[in-house]
Amino acid sequence: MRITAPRRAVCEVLAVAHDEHLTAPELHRLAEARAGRTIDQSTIYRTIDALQTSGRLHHVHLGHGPSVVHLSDRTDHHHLVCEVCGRTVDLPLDEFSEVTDRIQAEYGFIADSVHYALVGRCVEHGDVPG
Amino acid sequence: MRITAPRRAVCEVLAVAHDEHLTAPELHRLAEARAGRTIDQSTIYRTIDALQTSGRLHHVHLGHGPSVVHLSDRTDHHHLVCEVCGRTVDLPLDEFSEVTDRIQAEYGFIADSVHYALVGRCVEHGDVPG
DNA sequence: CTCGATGCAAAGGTTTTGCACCAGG
DNA sequence: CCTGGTGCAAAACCTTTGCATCGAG
Repeated sequence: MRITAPRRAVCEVLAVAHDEHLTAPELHRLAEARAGRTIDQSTIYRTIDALQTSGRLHHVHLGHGPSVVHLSDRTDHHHLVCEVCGRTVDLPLDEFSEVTDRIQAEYGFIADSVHYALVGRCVEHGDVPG
Repeated sequence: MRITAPRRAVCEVLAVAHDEHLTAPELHRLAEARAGRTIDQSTIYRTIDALQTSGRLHHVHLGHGPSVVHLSDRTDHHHLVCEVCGRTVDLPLDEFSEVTDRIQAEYGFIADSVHYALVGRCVEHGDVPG
């Protein structure tokens, strides 16, 4: 895998923002800002793809909007995303394993619960109808 | 709510395919076939919206692709969707309520687990890596 | 007749792709 | 060098919207 300016910028952004879950367009903007030059969007998507293929990056579907990515060393949690404010709460794996284990036993279905967020409403927006 | 040809076709398709979870483009094609005429895509989306507002229809996010809709009398289940073959398995509500209840108790987060599918791999594709 | 629904066209936002050129190893 | 990465442009895809027209009630 060749080291190029766009890729370096993408990786630096990912390293710095390791707590954030970034969408591809966000990553695009930040990478351009860090590189001090324009980077084509297709390069961003191809870089994300390459990093995912080599296992360094994961993407998570948060429900509505576009998917987000984060480095693979931070996949030890589930995501709860509030559909009202968009805030994401991380959730330890074992909160979920009980159900996913049972679902696997009963249905043979292996839930990829790290890859897909649990959507709902957070404490502040729980009383909002609809 | 006025009864028009496009709306009648959409409702008939939904009634006939009550077991299926249809995407908007699928619903569009089927409604046109049933009506024997063209229907604009915007009419499909506006009809879906109207049916949802009046509570007759629900939509579910299946992870990757576009969201799917089904009649509201069939919302008493969760969805497990296989990311390999795309097949959807229905799951009784109580298989999940245990976790969602605990998550609500501990985090105050009300999971909208009916609205969003649990993605993973079904029995036939459980051994596929990646 | 009146207001709501429709068709048409266009745009929005995310993601993918074809192709020629450039540069990292 | 030579392969793979890049930029550019365009398109695919799903969805939304503005506006004039049509038709259900």
